[in-house]
Amino acid sequence: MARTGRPREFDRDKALDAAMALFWAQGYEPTSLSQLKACMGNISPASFYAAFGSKEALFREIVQRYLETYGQVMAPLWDETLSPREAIEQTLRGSARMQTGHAHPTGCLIVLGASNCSPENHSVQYLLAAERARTRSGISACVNRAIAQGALADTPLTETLPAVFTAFLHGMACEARDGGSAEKLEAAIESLMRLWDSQSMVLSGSGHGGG
Amino acid sequence: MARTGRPREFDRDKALDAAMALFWAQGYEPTSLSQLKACMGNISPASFYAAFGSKEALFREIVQRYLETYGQVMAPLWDETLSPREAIEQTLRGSARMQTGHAHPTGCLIVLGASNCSPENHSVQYLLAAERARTRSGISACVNRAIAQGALADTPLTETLPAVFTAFLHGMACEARDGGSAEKLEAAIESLMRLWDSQSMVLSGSGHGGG
DNA sequence: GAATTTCTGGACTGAGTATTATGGAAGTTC
DNA sequence: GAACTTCCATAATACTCAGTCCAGAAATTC
Repeated sequence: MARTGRPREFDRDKALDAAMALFWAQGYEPTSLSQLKACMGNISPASFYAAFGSKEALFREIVQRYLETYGQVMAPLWDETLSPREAIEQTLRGSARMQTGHAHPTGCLIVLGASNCSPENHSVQYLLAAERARTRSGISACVNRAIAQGALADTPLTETLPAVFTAFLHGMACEARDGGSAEKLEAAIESLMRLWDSQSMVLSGSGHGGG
Repeated sequence: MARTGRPREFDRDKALDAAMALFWAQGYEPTSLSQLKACMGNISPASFYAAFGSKEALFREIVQRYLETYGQVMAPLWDETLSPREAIEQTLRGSARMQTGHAHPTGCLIVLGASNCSPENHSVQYLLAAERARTRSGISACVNRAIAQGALADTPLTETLPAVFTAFLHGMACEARDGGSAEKLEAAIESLMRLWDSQSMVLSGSGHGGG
C-alpha cells in the first residue's frame, strides 16, 4: 500500500548520508542549511523541511543513524559473550580503525559533533554528552564485570581503569582528526592493554612486561 | 611618555579575560561579536575594532594569552632539568587540575576552541592544530630523551608511549568538559604512568605491579 | 586655554541565518 | 479520466552575522 500523491524526487537515504558527512566534518552549528541543501542535491527549502522537519531534527536523525552504523564499533562493550578485556580492546581497536577511515570524515561525530555550541543549542550538546556517558558506563561495567569474575584484581589501580580507557578513547577523536593513522593508534592500544594485563589475575598467555 | 589623546574607557586586559572565558566555553565560531562586546562591558563596535582589529585577531591574541597563562601547565615538557618521566607526569597532572578548575570554563581551549568550523575559518582551526602538534612533539621528545639516557627501554612498546600519552592528554579535555573531576583524572594518570614504569630501566622505587 | 588626538555612541552595510508562505505542477489512486 | 495528495520552485519572512562610517565628546599636550 504505497502512499498516494507525488513521490519525492530525491533519495532520502542518500541525502541523509551526505548530510551526515557534512555534520561529521564541520559539526552541528557551522553547518548551514544552504550547505545541507546543496549536498543533498540542491533540494529546495520546502523539500528539506517537508522531509526532515528542521536542522535539529535532521541532526538527531543523523546521530541515530550514525550510532546504528559507524557507532557499532562500540557494540562489543555490551556484548557479554566477550570477555571484558576483549570487549574493551575490540571497542578501542574498532573505534581507531573507524575514526581514521578514509571513506568518511575522520574523528568521532559523538565527541566532535557539537563541541562548539552557543547557549541556544545546549540540547544538541546534551544529546551527544548523554551518549558519551553511556560509553563511560559501558566501559565501567566491563571493568566491574572483570573484577566480579575474578579476572581482574580489585585494587585502587583497577578502579581507575575506566577513566584511563575513556579518556584515551575520547582522545582518539582528536588524534584521528589531526591526521593520526590507524596503525599508530592501534599500536598505542596494544600498549595500553598491558595496563590491564598487569592487573590481570588470569595469567594465561603473555606475561606482564618488565625491565 | 603616555600617548596623547583620549584614553580608552574600558580595561583592555579585563576585556581580554572576559572574552577568553567566552571563547573557552563556546568555541570560536559560535561566539558572536554581540556576546563579546557585551561581556567586555557593553563596548561599541567602534571601540572593539579599534582595540582588537577583528574577531579573528582577538581570538589569536587570546590563544597567545592562554598559552602564556593556563597553557603553562605544559611547560614541564620542555624543561630539561626534569627527568622525562617527571616532565610528562607533571604535565598530565597540571593539565588535569587546570582543565577541571572552577574559576574558568572546563576543558582545554587548544583542543576544544575550534573543533567545529566552517571552511572559511580553517586558518583558526590550523592555529590550534599547530599548537597540538607542538605538544605531540614535546611528548615524543621526552620519551626519546628517556630512551637516549637509558632510562627507558628501546622497545616497540616504548615507541608507542607518545601516542598513548597524547591521546590521553587530549581526551582529558572531553572528560573535563563532561564534568570529570581532577581527582578522577589524576588517579587515572597515576595508573597510566605505570605503563612507563613497566618499561623503565631505572628500577629504583616502586616495582611494576603484577598479579 | 588652544590645538590635537583618540575614543565612543549609534546608525548603517551587505550578506547570511533558519524558517515559512504561496501557487502550480506532477504523480497517485480510484 | 477525475479527484486527490504531495512535492517542488520561488519569494519573502524576521533575524543575526561581522564589520564600517561619521559626528561629537573627552582627554591629552603644548
